[in-house]
Amino acid sequence: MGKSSEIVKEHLSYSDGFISAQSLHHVITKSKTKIGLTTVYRALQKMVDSGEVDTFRNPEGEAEYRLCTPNHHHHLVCTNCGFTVEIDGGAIESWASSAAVKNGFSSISHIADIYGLCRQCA
Amino acid sequence: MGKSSEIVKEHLSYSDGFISAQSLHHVITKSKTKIGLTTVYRALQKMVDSGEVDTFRNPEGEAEYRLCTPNHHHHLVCTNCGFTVEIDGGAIESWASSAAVKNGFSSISHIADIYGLCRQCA
DNA sequence: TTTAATGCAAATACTTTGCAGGAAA
DNA sequence: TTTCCTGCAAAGTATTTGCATTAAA
Repeated sequence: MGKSSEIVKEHLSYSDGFISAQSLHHVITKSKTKIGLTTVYRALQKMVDSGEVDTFRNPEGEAEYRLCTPNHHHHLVCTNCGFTVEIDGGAIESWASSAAVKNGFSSISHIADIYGLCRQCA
Repeated sequence: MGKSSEIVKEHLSYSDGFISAQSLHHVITKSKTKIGLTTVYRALQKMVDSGEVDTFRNPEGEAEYRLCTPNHHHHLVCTNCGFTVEIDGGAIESWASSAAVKNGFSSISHIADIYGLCRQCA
C-alpha cells in the first residue's frame, strides 16, 4: 500500500460524514496533491473491503464513503436544496442488530437516511 | 398518460418488494408486451414524482422501485448471495418522523436497509 | 529482479435527453 | 391542429478495467 492510500484516508478523516469519491478527489487535488481518480477509487474500495470504511449509494447513484467511527450517525437530507442535518441513529442501531440476529445474519452494517423538504424549501 | 404507464404500474404491483427499472423492463417484455426501456424509466419517474412509488439506490448503484403501500417494510440483505428477508420497520418509522419534525423537515420518506452475511454465507 | 502502485484511456452499466414519428384530443 | 406518448439513438455520469510506466522491496 503506497502513500496514496494514506492521503485518501487522511482527507476522508477531514470530512465530516459521508463524501463521494469524486468530491474526495476534487478536495485532494485542490489541496495541492496530485492523485488520479482511479487511485482514489481503488484506495476507497480497499478500505471498504477491509472494513475501515462504510459506504452507501445516495439517491443520485453516487457511492458515498466515510471512515468507520464510534460516533456513527445518520442523515436528514433536503431533496430540494441538499441541506443535510446529521442525526443520531437512536433506536436504529438496536433495531438493526436484533433484526439481523433474529434472522441469522452476521457482520452487519446498515444504512438509514431520511429524505424530505427543509423549512426553506417546503 | 398512455397505456404504458398502466402496464408499468401493473407489473410493479406483481413484484414483491423493490425491483429495478431494468428488471421491470425485462419482465414486461418477456411477458408479451412490447415496451421501450425509456418508457419504463419515464413512467417510474412520474410515479415517484407523484408519490405513488418509492425509490432508493441499491449498493450496486441501480435504482429500485416499489409501489407505496401501507405495509411498508424494510430489507435485510445478504451481501454475499443476495438472499433477502423482509422485516418490519419497527421503531424506524417514528424515529424518522420525529427527527424530521425536530429539524423542520416535511414530506419525508426514508430508506433503512441492513446488510450482512446470512447463515449460509457466514 | 520481482512485486506492487499509479494513472491514462477505454470499457461498462445505468439513466437521461434530443428528436422525429404517431396517437389522441 | 395541437398536445402528449413512444422509443431509438446519442449523450451524460459514475465506476471499473487493461495496460504500460514507475517506484519500492
